[in-house]
Amino acid sequence: MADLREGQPQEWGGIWEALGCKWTFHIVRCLDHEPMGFNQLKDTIGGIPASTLSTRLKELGEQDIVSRSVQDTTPPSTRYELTEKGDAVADIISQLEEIEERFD
Amino acid sequence: MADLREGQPQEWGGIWEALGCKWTFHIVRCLDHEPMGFNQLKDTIGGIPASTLSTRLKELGEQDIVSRSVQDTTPPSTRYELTEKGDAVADIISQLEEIEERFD
DNA sequence: CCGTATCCCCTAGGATACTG
DNA sequence: CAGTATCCTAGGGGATACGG
Repeated sequence: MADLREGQPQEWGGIWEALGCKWTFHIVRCLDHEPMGFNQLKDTIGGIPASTLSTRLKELGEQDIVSRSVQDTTPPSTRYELTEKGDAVADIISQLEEIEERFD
Repeated sequence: MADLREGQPQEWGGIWEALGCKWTFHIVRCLDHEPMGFNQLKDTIGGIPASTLSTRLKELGEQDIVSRSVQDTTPPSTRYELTEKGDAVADIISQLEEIEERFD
């Protein structure tokens, strides 16, 4: 691989940058169990500031890993859930955790 | 902060923190092709400062993802290569890249 | 209930320079 | 060839406070 810049389209950014952020994999793991709203997500994860959650969620949305839909119910609520791509990412996160256990 | 489910004490740190760093996956990818020395790695990746490479390599060593061995040759050289665990991680990185291509 | 707006602090990233 | 030592700064993490 003489040329990393040309042959490899894989640049820093995208999934990589998102996954590296401190809370990201917690978010994906939570949503892997079931879709949920903002505060529910916040409480389930525990310890994450709302501002940070907001930012991460936006990033994950841009990466098409998480989708956001507003329910017109009473009370009105928002629902975040994994996209098809998000499911694939969640699967990989699981594999990574298996690795840590296996070599523990 | 209620626990979402028992049996998954995955905390921030470890593999996660390491993989999130900007150059880490480049390093793993390079070593996945073949073991190599410090400067060779530096040149192959391109753009990474020696100080940063040094830091990343140390972290990857602590995570048992990369091993370091000194060859008593002339000139003396160092060789970095993936451990068994490192191979597993490299495999996952490939899968992540496949995902990005698939949903591109 | 669902967020965004600020502000502060801290540290990883990077350039540069220097040793074994 | 194989690194370590410094110094600098940009931006992410987090608390707090406030709007839809």
